[in-house]
Parts: sequence; C-alpha cells; structure tokens
Amino acid sequence: MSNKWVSKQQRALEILIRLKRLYPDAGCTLNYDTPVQLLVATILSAQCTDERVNMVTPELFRRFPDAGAIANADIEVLENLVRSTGFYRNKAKNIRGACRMIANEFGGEVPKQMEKLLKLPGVARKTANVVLANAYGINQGVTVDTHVKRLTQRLGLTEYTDPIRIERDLIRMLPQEDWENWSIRLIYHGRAICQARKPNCQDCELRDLCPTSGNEE
DNA sequence: CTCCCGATAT
DNA sequence: ATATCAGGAG
Repeated sequence: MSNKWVSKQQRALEILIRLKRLYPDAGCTLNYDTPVQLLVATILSAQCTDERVNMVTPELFRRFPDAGAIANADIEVLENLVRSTGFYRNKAKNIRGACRMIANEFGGEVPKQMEKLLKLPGVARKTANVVLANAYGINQGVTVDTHVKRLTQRLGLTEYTDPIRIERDLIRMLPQEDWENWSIRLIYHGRAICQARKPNCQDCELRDLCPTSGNEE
C-alpha cells in the first residue's frame, strides 16, 4: 500500500470514490413495497442472504400485506412462511411483535425516530439504519452488517470488532450524506470480490488502498 | 459469551 | 464437514 494516504479518513474518502465508480447503481437488494415490508424483510435478512429473503416475502406479503395483518397472524403460519430463512421461530415472533407495536403504538407506520425503532423486537442499530436510510432517506447512522464489518477491518479503517464501535469510527470518517452509499457499496464489494472465505485480492480495485491485500494466499 | 437455524458454497 | 449469509436477545 502506498504511503501517500496519510490518514485513515483520507483513505476512506478515496475508497468511497472508487466504490461509487465501481458500483454506480448499488441499492437495497431486498424487495418491498412499503416501509413496514422493508422492516420485516430486514429482520428476516439476519444471517441469511437477501436472495433467500426475496423468495419468501412475496407469499408472506401477499397473505399479510401490512402491520395490522401480520400483527393478527397465526404464529405457526408465520413460522412456516419464513422457515427457510433460518432462525424462523425468533424471526416469526419478532416480525409479529414488531408489527403489533407498530399497529398499536405507532398508527400502523414504521416510526422515523431511531429511539422508537430500537424498541421494536428484533430491531437493533443495523436494521434501524437500513430502514431509515432506504424507506425514509434518513442517514441516522452507518449500517454495519457482516460485510461492512469485515471489509472495514480488512481495509484497516478500524481496530474494533464491535459493530457499534465500528459504526462510530465510520461516522467520524465519512460525510453524512454518504453513510448509506458507503454501506451498500461495501456490501456489493463484499459479495462480489472481498468475500469472507476468499478475498480475491487479484480482482480487487482497492488493492493499493488496502493494508491486508495479498495476505489471503 | 451462547443461542437461535435453514440453505448454500467450498 | 464446515463456514457463511444486509443480526439480535438473553
């Protein structure tokens, strides 16, 4: 790695420029029609590919299109509909619990405040950030999922392993209007090139900016 | 820290 | 066989 990149922030900003060029059309890969549906899809996406989530949500949303419908659904029916996404008992309980709270306390709409979102069962910073950014265009934080965590560490932009602390580092380094741009493009890059098992550094356009490039052989 | 958990790639 | 997937709760 060249030593012309004196600070982590300078390197992060250059990486952001590259990512925008590499993935100009990157966007949320979960399918949904409403903020409630995005919230449900994001809860289902825990430790599961978006592709798999998109296989179960059409039937789920056809039968239970809004928060009120999911709130009143039979728990075993929900479990069977979401089973293939894994953690299906927790996920069924959480999406119903979240929809009950939304229907009863938030007028059937996903709240736009971080504090209220974090009260929903199955919703922590990562899910809240995804919903706020993609449904409402609100950049309240940086989404740190497994890909963002892994790539931020490999790129030497944080010393932490805790997603909350990693998010704090990224918030300091990046302009707020690019918080979601950063996350979604790192996720694309993590899926396509910098994979968990195989970093694929030979094909990586960020080689010269990455302190761990080439260490995977 | 452990547990939740099915589908898929390696 | 094992690691991993837009994590969260106890």
